[in-house]
Amino acid sequence: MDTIDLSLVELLRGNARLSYAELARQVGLSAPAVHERVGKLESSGVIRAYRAEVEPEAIGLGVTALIGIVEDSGGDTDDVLDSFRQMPEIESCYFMAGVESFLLKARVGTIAELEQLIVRLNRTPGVASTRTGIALSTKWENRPQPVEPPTP
Amino acid sequence: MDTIDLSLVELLRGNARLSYAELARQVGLSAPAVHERVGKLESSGVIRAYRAEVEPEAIGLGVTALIGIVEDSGGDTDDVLDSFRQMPEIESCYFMAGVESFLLKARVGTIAELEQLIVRLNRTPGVASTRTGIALSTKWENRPQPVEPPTP
DNA sequence: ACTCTCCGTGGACACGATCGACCTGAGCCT
DNA sequence: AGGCTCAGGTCGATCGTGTCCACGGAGAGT
Repeated sequence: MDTIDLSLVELLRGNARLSYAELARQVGLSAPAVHERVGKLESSGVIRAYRAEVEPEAIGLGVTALIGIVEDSGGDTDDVLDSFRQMPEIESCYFMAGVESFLLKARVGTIAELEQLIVRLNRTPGVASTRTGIALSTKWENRPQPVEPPTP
Repeated sequence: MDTIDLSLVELLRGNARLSYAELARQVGLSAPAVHERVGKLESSGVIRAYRAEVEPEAIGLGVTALIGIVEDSGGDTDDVLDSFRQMPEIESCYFMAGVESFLLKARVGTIAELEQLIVRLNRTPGVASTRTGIALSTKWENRPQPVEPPTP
């Protein structure tokens, strides 16, 4: 993980569809060298996936909610997590410090669907209570921040 | 925005680096046709970007925080937003219903940096108070959910 | 029926991906 | 020092892909 790897990661975070040839030009290496480096970044887990970022409204997911979850004292955290994983509406799941063990980001099409989701969450074994906040608009999301090279 | 467009979006959400040729095979069109469709999806804003999803720890961003912001009654929301936009640590920004006008997701390297960020946020004109929750771990993030074709 | 437009196909050609062979420098053993 | 080994690079060749262009068919409007 040197400076060049960091540049590659940065470039791909900005535009995942850059060709190897273009990446090679940007970092001053040959295309095969870049190919190998990127391959290693992928298989070592530094690069987890390449995703197209889509306007949620365009695919019928106009409602965004952030939901805090308080766990039952008796519940098993892993079981709760598995239940959450089954619900495709839950796009992100953070395990938090504080009273609320989890914070979920969910996207659904309508408020009615959100209601159903919340009901399902409250019924989930291990969940004591939920607290839902509705996002009126997403100003931005997953903006890649510039990574500075490691201080030597 | 028909079924084929939807499939393309779905495929690219799963893997943004698929070649046009591969996409063409998957949806049963020719490569140029796919090329044109994807181009239109991009320029119409349905596809906003292609990003590599990176393990945050690997690029020195081990601390994730979710920060609720209460606005000053006198403040101008757009100015506050502009201030937030200047802070690269803030990866996502949602405008929320409720007492807290914004919910921010921030990533920094260390708790010390988080402290500095919170201080800066509290000093920002228009910000009345902040409430920070620390994510101990990210179970998953930005999982693409399957899109169902529009019910006819 | 004619024509316009939209959306697709097929062909052509330059460019990119990717493989194998070879090169180079660092570190280490003798 | 000399030479081994290995990691990680370049170069060249081959084949697949991106992308431009000319052409064709379906459907709507006149």
